[in-house]
Amino acid sequence: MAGYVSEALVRRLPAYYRHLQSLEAEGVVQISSKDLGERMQLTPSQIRQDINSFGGFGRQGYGYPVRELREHIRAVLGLNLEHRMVILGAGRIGRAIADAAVFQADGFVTIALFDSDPDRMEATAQGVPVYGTDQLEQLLPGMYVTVAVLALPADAAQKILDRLYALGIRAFWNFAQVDLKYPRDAVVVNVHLSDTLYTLGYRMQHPDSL
Amino acid sequence: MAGYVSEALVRRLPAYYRHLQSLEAEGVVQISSKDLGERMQLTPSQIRQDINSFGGFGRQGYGYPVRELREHIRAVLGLNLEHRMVILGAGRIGRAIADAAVFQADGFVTIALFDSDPDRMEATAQGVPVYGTDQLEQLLPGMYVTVAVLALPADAAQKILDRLYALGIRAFWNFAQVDLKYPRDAVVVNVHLSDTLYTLGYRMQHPDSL
DNA sequence: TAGATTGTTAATCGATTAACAATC
DNA sequence: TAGATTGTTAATCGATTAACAATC
Repeated sequence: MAGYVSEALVRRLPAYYRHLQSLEAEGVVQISSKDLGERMQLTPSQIRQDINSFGGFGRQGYGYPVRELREHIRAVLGLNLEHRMVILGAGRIGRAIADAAVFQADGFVTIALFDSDPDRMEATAQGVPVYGTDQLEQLLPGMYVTVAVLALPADAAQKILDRLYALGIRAFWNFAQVDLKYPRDAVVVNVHLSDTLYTLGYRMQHPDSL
Repeated sequence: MAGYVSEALVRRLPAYYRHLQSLEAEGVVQISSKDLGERMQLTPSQIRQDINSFGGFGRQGYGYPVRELREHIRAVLGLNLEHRMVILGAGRIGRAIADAAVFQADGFVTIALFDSDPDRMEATAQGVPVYGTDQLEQLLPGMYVTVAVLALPADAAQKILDRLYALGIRAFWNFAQVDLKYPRDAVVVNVHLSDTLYTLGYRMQHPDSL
C-alpha cells in the first residue's frame, strides 16, 4: 500500500533520517539498498519495502538519491514546521532541553519553562525565562505553543498534563517515569529513562538476546 | 516455550515492572489479566501469554500475586545486582544522571565522571568526582565498573566506546545521537532523544496513527 | 458447587525476508 | 547491450488475539 507508513516503519523513520543526514554530510549523493542496509543493520529487502512506501524514489540499477530522500523524510516527520514548546519543570533536564541547540535545529524551540519552586525562577543559561506554574493559565494562551515537555516528578505529571490539555496543548514529550492518561486526540511520546536502563540490565545478563 | 522471553516481551518488561511497583505501593496484592491489561493498555490475552512465559505465577480463578511477580521481573531485569557506572561527559546530562536517586535505587551507582574539558572538573552536586578523560586508562581498572554512560558529543562517542571496550567495559548506556559500532559481546542501549522528538513530530501530523 | 480466571492451543494478523521480473 | 538494482509478489516468520478446557 503506497503512501501507508506502517507502525514499524514509523519507529525506524528517525534512524533513516539520521543516517541519510550523515551520508549527505559525507558527500554521498546516491545509495543502494544494499549499502544503506549494511550501514543501518537492516536487510536490503526491508530498506526497499520501507522506501517504496514513500513512492518512487529509487532508480533501478542506481539506488536512491540521498538528499531527496532525506528531505522527504524530514517533511514526513514534520521537521520543516516550527514547533513552539514550553517545558514543565526547570530542573537540570528541563534546562538542558531548553538550551539544547540540536532540538532547535529540528524546529523545536523552547519559549519558556514553568516551575512551582520559587528558587528555580532564574532564566536558563541561554536566557529562556522561567515562570511560576501558577501563572500557566495566564501566560500560556499568549505563547502560541503546541508542544509541552513534562520534565517534572512522576506524581505531578498527570495533573499538569490535564491542565495543559485544558489550555489546548495536544502534544506532550514526557520525561516523567509514569504512563499518563490522555484523550484520544492528544499525542504523548515517552522518554522513560529508567526503562532503557532496565533493558540494559536485562541485556547484560542475556548478551546473546539480540 | 516457557522460560523463553521474546524480544517483544523484553521491550514490555520495564512497563510490567513499573506498573507492578505502583500496584504494590497502592496495596494491591493480586491482579487479574483483565485488570492489569486495562491498566497497561494490553489485552488480557497478551498479559497471560507474557506472564506465562515466566512459569506458573497465576492461580486460576484469582489472578496473579503482585509482589511475587514484581520481584521475579526485578530479578529477570538484573536489578538486584549492583551495577557500578562511570559517566563519560560531565555536562548537564552526565551530572543529572550521576546524582539521580532513581537510578541508584535500581542498583545503578555512579562511581565517577570523566570529561576532557578542564573547566568541568568540579564534583557533582551529590559529590561524585570528575576526572580528566586522559586518566581513563589509569583510573578505570581500580573502579570495578561494569557500565559506561556515554553523555558526550556524537563525534566523540565512538572513540571513547572503543577505549572503554579495550578496558573491559561491555555495557553502554548511550545518550549520544549516533549509532555506534561494537563487538558482539558488548551491549549498547541507546537513548536517542532527537529520535523520540521526531516521532512526536510525526504523530502530531498523524494523530490517528496509534 | 458455581464463578472466575488461568494456561494453552489454534487462528489471525502484521512485519520481515526471499525471489525474481522489470528497467534504468 | 550487460550489469546492477529497484519494485513488487509470494513465502516465511513472529507476535497478537481468540477461544475454551482445566482448575482454583
